Amino acid sequence: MSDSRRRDILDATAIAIAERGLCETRIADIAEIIGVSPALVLYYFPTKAALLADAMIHLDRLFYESVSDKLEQAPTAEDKLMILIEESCPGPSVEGALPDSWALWPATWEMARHDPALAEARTRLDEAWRSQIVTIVEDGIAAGEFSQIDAKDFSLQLTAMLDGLAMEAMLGDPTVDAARMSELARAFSRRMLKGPV
Amino acid sequence: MSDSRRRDILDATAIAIAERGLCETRIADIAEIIGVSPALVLYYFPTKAALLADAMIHLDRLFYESVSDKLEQAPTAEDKLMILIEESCPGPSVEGALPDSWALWPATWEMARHDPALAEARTRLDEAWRSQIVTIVEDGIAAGEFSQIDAKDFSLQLTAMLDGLAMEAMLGDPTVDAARMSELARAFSRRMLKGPV
DNA sequence: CGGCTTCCTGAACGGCTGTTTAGGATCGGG
DNA sequence: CCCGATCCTAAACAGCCGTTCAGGAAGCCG
Repeated sequence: MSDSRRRDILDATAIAIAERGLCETRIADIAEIIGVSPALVLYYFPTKAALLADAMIHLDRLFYESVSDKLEQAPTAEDKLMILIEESCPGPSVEGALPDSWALWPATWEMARHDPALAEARTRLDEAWRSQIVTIVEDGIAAGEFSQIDAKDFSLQLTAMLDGLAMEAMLGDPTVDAARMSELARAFSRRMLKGPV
Repeated sequence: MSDSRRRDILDATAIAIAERGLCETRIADIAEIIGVSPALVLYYFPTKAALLADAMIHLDRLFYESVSDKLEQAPTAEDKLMILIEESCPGPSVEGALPDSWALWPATWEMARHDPALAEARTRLDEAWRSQIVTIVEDGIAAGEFSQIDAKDFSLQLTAMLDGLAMEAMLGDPTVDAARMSELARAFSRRMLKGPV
């Protein structure tokens, strides 16, 4: 079982879902993206549903790791938070490249409603994500950068807001693009972290 | 074209999607819920995709109208806002009954990515929803209940946060149930509306 | 070299499901 | 009563697509 080929398939699946949509993605589409036969896809994954679920988690993990790396290089808690927000905003979508992980979120949520394994994997990643925020905020409080708020509450509020804003930006809501999304999330953070307790 | 039968089908479609998921919902499932033949469903709707899209908008509109009614009966802006938040939290899901509109949101978002008409309908409803919030907040500011914040920004932040929290609650995230969701949204609103500008 | 494993494919299978069609029932109005 | 419109169904159609299977190429190891 070549591990790189396996990753190829996961990448291709993410691309296919992003471009064609969850329901319209066929195994043949995935195979075509990397130029192999449909049978090979089922050689690496037991079933289509399992592949789809794995691909979503795969893309999420890539995103999580990429952002985690960037966070380490930021000096202050505030810098880290700004990077985290900026990275959460959707960039321009490029045909054939790995999509923003946003593009797969509705599909992930929809599938997770009936796939307990996927739901649990998603929850685990989400918790890791939020705990990053908690750490940043608590460090910021300790350093005197932020006021003493409940970091856990804030992390839940911020991630929820980012999710919601990203959906609107993704769907082309004329009042919410990536810039506005970033602005709103930053304004929220400022208000929560800088104001009087 | 009996209008009530049409509504029956839309209701049944919403139920089917909520229970079986977007991709797994077949026309036969929808027909079975109301005890008619699959052919009849296609007598009222030109195609399956059109039916699915209509059903999502249908449920959204029901939700919007139901909440709008309840809002009218609340005296103060703060009361209205609390009702709006409370109604946004998912209730216990009942087999066979109309689902919370949350249950269809991931499906709606997923479909809207490739269905411009659905995307536009969704945006329109979302704007109506947010403009309700803007009105409430501006009334509250005028009445001296709230501090003078940007109502439009707040409406975007609050709806996004509610969307995001609802997703986590819906997926059974152990740290976010309906009660916690309500608490977090209320805490956010209090902080934004009651603090110093 | 010979055989085993790994990676891969073409082709067939099998079932499912959206959609169409032809026609039956029911009912209201002329 | 008769006719048309409305509402509805059974059955067939048509094509698709996930999955399986039998086997081939390519490399590796003894």
